[in-house]
Amino acid sequence: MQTQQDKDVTTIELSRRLLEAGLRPSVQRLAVLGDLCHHYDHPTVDTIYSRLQPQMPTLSKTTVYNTLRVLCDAGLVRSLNIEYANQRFDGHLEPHDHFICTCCGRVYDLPHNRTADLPSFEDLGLQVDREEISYYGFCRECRDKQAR
Amino acid sequence: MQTQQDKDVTTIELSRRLLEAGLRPSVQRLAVLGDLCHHYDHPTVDTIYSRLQPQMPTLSKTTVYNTLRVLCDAGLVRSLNIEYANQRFDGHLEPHDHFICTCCGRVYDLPHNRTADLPSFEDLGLQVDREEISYYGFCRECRDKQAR
DNA sequence: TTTTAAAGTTGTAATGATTACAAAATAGAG
DNA sequence: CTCTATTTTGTAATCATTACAACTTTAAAA
Repeated sequence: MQTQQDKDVTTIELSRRLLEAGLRPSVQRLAVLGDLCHHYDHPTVDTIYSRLQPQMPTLSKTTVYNTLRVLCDAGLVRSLNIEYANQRFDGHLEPHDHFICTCCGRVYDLPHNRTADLPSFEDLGLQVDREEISYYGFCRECRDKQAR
Repeated sequence: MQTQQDKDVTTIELSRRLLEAGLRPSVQRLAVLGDLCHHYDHPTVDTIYSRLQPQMPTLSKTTVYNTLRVLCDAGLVRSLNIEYANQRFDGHLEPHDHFICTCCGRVYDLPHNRTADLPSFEDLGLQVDREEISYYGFCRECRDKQAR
């Protein structure tokens, strides 16, 4: 999942993406979107805020919330629903699945696997826009820790 | 998904399930577990509380929270992570997937579809216990409403 | 370049879900 | 019946999120 492009994405490129989505590339939006593109840890609002705040002392947490909503609505970012955790965000849009460690809460990216034999949604009157696949279990670190 | 057994499950049977899980079959636990077995609406804590409270005037919302945690831990119930919504619960344990209407928030059950070509989790050091597949889109009612 | 209006940001206060905690009630073991 | 562990209850605290109104910035018009 982790592509060289995403990690090395420039401000120019981020700016282009925002403009293309009809959003003014403000310093704050560039910072939040940049943070999500440069990290692969599916951060919470708090994590993003904590990472950005030192460089932007006037940044408000409300802005982080607002910006994330705007970015989600624009499709530049997606939000994840993870059991027993607050909302998390992902700035990497190539289709991929997630593995969530139920022990430490870390989220790992996995290559996307389409489901076999999709149910006939149309028969049920359901229009599917998006499929989300998540796996839950223990990551290596947590297994090792438990073994001791 | 909706099986006759689940809908018609008796108190005796619920009691048996609780005991088997090592839990005392208290009135409250029977009520919460029963509510989840008798409904297919993936209710929130509030919904469960509102349905039970009239018949059990002394019921506390804290008890509903506590009981749901206990039931989840015991594997008698599962909790769902649904975007832009608070925690929801499902008392039907046969493997199945979910369709979430992004318009009205309703949750529909779908037959379970295993993913094709599972990634080699072992290579990644990940021990998978559970797979969760959710589809997001518009349900028929919301599509009809929008069409007008 | 100045003016102006819209867009964006900020901080504070409110909300709402969830949890902590301690007291009261209950149930099973002896 | 008594005792002790378990369960329930209500209140208060916490934590994430949203509402809102004031302030700032931006871009475009004059």
